[in-house]
Amino acid sequence: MEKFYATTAIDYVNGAPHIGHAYEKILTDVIVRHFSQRTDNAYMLTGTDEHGIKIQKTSAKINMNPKEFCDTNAQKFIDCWKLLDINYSQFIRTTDDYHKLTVQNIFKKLTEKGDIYKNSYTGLYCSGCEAFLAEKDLDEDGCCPVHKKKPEQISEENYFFKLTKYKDAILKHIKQNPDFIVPAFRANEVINQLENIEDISVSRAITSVNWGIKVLDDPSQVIYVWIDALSNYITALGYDINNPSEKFKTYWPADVQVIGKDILKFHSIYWLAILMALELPLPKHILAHGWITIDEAKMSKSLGNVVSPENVLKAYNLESPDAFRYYMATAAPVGRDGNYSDEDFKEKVNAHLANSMGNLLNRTLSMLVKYFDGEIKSEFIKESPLFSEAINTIKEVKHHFDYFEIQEASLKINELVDKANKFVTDNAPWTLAKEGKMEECGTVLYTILEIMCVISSLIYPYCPNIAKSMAKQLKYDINTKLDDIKINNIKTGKLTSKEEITPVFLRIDSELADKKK
RNA sequence: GGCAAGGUAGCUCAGUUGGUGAGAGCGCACGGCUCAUACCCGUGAGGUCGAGAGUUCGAAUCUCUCCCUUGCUACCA
Repeated sequence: MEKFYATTAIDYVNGAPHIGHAYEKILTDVIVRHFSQRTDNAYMLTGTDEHGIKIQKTSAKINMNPKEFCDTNAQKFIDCWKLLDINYSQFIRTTDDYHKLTVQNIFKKLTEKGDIYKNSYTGLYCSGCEAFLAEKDLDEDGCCPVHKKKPEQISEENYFFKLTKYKDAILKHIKQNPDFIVPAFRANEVINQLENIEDISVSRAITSVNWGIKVLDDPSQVIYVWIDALSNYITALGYDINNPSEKFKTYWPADVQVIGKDILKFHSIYWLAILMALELPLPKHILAHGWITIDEAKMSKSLGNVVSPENVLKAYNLESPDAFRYYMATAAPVGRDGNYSDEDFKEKVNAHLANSMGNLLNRTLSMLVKYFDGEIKSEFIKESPLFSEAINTIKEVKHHFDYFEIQEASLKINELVDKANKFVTDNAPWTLAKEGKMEECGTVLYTILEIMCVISSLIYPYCPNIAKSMAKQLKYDINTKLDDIKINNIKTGKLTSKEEITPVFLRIDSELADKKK
C-alpha cells in the first residue's frame, strides 16, 4: 500500500463539539491509525466549515466579528481533538486564505467551462430571518415559525452549477462500484435521490449572505456552501487548477471520506459532480456513519442531553481517551446508529480493556516475576498453535479494515484475547510451578507474552495509549508494521521486574481507580 | 403516500445459495481456579425464529397477505 488519505466532514463552527462530532473523528482516526500500520504515507484531514448565514447571524447577535467568532469556536474543536488523541495530519478552516483563493479559482474555472451559469433563483424569503426558507421549515399556516409571518416569493440572480450534466456519469459510477458507498444499503437511497436532481444554486447575493468567499469578477455574489465547503478535501492538499502540488498528486484521490449519513447526498452526488467537472479522479469510498444516541434518545439541545467528550473523560476521571475511543469505535457497526449509555460504557470497557486484555498482560508478567524473577530463558522459546492463531487474527483484522468494519475487527481482537486467557487457564502455569515443571511453565508465559505483542499492535488504532503502555512493558516496538510482525518479539534475558509492571487500564469504579482520584 | 431495510433467548445481535437436536456476546444462576486489576475458565437457561397461509420430503432461511419498527423521499449546514 503506497498511501492512505482519509478525510472527515468539516464541522460547522456554530457551537461547541459534542459526542456526535467526536464519533466521526474517532472513527476516522482509528481507520487512519490502522492504515498507518500498513503504509508510511497515511494522511488524515479534518477541519471546520466557517462561512454562511448562520455564522453571520450568530456572531452579529453577540456583537462579535464573524472571523473572531470562528476563531474562538474552531479552537474548541482543535482542543477537543487533542483531548481525544485525534492524530490528524492537517486541520483546514474554510476561512484560511489558501482555501479561499483556490475556491475562487475553482469557481472561475467551472464558469469558464460553462458548468456554472447565471440564472434567477426563486424561493420563499423571510425578511425577519433574512434568509430563504424551505417549505418544510414552515409551520402549518405556511408561516415562518420564528417570525410568524408568511415568507415572500423572491427572485434573486444566482450562479447555478450544471449538476444534471453529470447525473448519468454519477449513476454509472455508483452502480459500477458497489463498494463506493459504505454501507452498501445506502447506495440505493442515493440512486433514488439522483432521479430528481436539478441544477443547484452555488452562490448567494451578497445582500442575503455576506460572510463567505466572493466570486471573482462579480462582487455582488458570494460562493455558497457546496463549492466552498466540499472543496476543502482538495484545497487542503494544495490543489490548484493549473499547478497542483506534489502533496495533492501524492494523496488524491482520497481512499475514504468519512461523513455522517445526513450529508451523504452532498458527497455522493454534488461532490462527485464537482470533481468530474474539474476532471479529477473520484474518492474510492464514501463512508456514511450513523448517529450516536444518548440512552436511546436522539441528542439535541432542546432535550438537554448533549454530551461532550470532555465531560465523559472528566466524569470517569480518565487519564487517557482510550476507553472512550474504544467504546465509540465499537459501539455499533459502522453505518448504523450507535448508542451511548454510562452503564454500557462502564460494562464494555471494564470487560474488554481491564478484565480480559489488561489483566491478561498483568497476570502473565506477574508470574514471570514471581517464578523467574522477570527473566525469559532460552528454553522457554517454543512454537505454539496460538502463534498461527495470532497471525491469522492480523489477517482477519486487516480484512475487516479493508471494508471499514472496525467493530468487527475489534471482535476478532477480543477473540484472540479470550483464546489466550483460556490457554493460561488450561495450562495452569501456577500448578506447573508448584510441580517443579519450570521449563513448561516458562513456555506458557513466553507464549502469552508473544501473543500480547500482537494484541498491542492490533489494539493500537483504538487505544493508542494503552497499546503503548503494553508495548513498553513487553519491550516491544509498537511501530512495527502489521505485515512485519513475526512471532519473535520477546527476547531472552531479563524482561521485567515487579516495579515495572503496571495495569494498562484501571477498571472504572475500581478501588485502584478511586485511589487515584 | 412512494422507495428501502428489518422484526430470532432478559438485552445487543449472527444465522452464506432452504436440510444433522436454532447460535454468539453481555447479563443472570451454579461450579472450578487462585497467577492477576474480586480477575479468569467451565456449565446452564430450554426462545411457537412478528402473525397467518402456501411451495417442498424438509423453512428462521423461498412465495403471498397482514401487523409493527426504522431509514430515505430537503438548494438547512
